[in-house]
Amino acid sequence: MDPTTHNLKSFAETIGLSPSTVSRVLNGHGDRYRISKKTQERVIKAAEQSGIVVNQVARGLRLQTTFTLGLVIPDISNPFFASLARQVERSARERGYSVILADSQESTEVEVDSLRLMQSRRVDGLVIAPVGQRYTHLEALSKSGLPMVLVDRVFDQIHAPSVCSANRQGAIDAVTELASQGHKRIACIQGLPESSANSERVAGYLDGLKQAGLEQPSEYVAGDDYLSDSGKEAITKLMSLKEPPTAVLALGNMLALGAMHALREKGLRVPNDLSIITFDDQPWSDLIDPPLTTIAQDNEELGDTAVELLFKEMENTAETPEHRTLPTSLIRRGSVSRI
Amino acid sequence: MDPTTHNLKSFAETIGLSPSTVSRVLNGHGDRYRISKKTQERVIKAAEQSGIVVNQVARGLRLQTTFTLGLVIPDISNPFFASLARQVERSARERGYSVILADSQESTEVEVDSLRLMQSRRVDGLVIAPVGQRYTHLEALSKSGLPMVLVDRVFDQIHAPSVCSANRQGAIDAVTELASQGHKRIACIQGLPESSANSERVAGYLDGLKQAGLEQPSEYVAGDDYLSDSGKEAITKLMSLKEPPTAVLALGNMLALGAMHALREKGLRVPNDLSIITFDDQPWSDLIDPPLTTIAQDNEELGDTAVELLFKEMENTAETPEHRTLPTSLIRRGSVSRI
DNA sequence: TTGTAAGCGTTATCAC
DNA sequence: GTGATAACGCTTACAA
Repeated sequence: MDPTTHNLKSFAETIGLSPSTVSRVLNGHGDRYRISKKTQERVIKAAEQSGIVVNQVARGLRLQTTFTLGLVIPDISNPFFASLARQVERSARERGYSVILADSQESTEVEVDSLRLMQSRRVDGLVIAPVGQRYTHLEALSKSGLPMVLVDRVFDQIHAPSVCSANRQGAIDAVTELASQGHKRIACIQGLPESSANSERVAGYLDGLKQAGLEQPSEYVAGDDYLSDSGKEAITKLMSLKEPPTAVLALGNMLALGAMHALREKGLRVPNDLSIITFDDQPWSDLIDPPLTTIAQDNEELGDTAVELLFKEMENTAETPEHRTLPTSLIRRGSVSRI
Repeated sequence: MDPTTHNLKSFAETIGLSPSTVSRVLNGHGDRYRISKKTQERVIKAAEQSGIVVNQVARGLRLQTTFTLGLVIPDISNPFFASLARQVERSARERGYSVILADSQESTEVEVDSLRLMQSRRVDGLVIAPVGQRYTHLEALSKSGLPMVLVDRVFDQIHAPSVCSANRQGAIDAVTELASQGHKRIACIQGLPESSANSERVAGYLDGLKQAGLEQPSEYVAGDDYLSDSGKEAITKLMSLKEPPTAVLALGNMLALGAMHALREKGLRVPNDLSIITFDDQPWSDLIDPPLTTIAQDNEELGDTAVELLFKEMENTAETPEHRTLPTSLIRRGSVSRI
């Protein structure tokens, strides 16, 4: 516990060896340098007893490698990003890496700041779920040679690997499901119009309608962001149309919740008066009333894949960036009725 | 963008100054060292143009201070810890600190590992929400002199500052509310029996009953952990008693959700057939059916306070540790009926 | 007002 | 098989 013992040099002294030898053993290079088994054992045992904790910042300086990943996300209190973070931390840890967390608070300015910070901390790689409105800073960053991977909100313009869900196909599946239950008037409550995930979903919604041979009045797309209030407003607007929809696709779970809340206030029931399918499955999705039919993203796989692609990038900078798309799945529960 | 420009020395060379001068200016020590205004401006401007990012790991080694905090929590995908993390990151950032995140996955072993990791990374301080079953490692850690603060799950045995909610009083408030609505048979669905937060809440539940002059059969406390399945099982057990409760206090929101789900399957309605109050308010608490009456913790304040206490500890190691308790608040919504 | 040089704790290279 | 030494990039006491 004596802090002076907490460095290689003094520890090596107390056991009568040179720092080099101790370093080699502790890093598993004992055999490569042909250190005797006896010495190796002695070092290992003494290290455990003394509780020495080698200084990773000195190590990082010397090795020019910090074994640290940067994680930049718009809002850690959003369950989607929280489970992403959990998975990223977990797979990073499995590979011996730590993660520095930055919450950009849905602000591009903070994002820019955070990225600069990550650079100054000399992270070995970066997992970024961009705010999604500007991307020139990301372009510059990718050119700087620091390995990075984009998650969820993706920009084609950026030369970096990326992972996201099959947002377009997911929306198609939702609309198809609704149509197969006899719905003809299907509306859509969207999230942040600028973000790539949202645009893909809206595109899929339109595709789905077309495939089902349905028409879509332009007022059938409502909403401006991912917050529940936006869902309330949108549904209110939709239900007051002369031809109100019989089904709605919500592009985020808070939107669905907000919509359901507003419907209840009007005395309308889900799914009897209106059917709902929403993007993003949550632990509480099947616990509420009615249990929600959802388009689930594979959050865990998203995090895993991000780290996997990042490590590929870190090992081998030459390759052309890989863009991976993860399938979504339709989970049928109780919020859709047959018409 | 040339990486060789990305260090003080070479940058200083290109602008024809010594590293020392540049360092002093960049760290705001320009005036103290009486560097001419002209030189200072020149350095600042050139730094911005070149996009130089000073190496914080070298800086950390030299200064023996990394401007980094460690955050260790049991499960980042739990919304309670997620908002804690968000707030910790935010206040740390405001003070110029970064945070390294570790998710202990509700495992004491992983927690021990993570703490060792944090030490090796030479964090300046530690915010820990312990798993809560063992604490000897925390005791040792606090003796090592590394500043730390405990959040949510607290141990009296540990000589470190701490913050948590007034769990006991919160439970009393809940029971009092229920009793004031005429309920006499009030049960409790608990979480992890070992953890301090849970014990406090159970104690408060008993206090509340006593204050209301109510008796409590021992079968009225059910449940083993914070997961929704546990809530289902517990409510099933409770409702099959010869004298089933008319109201229930759930000690976590997943427990309440699980319970409500099971009730619905049995054809029982909340709050008509059973009233529910639950700990932890969530964004969706007032959006579901019925809107949940909750005992809310002030998650943001919890995070802020943790960082505040940690910085106090970092500045002034001598002081006796401060234990702070944050008030909870009862949010009345629709899950409690008058009897 | 600015520069020089030592040292923070490691590890790779070279020497023995 | 093991040890001495230089270097990673920065800051600060001391020198000029």
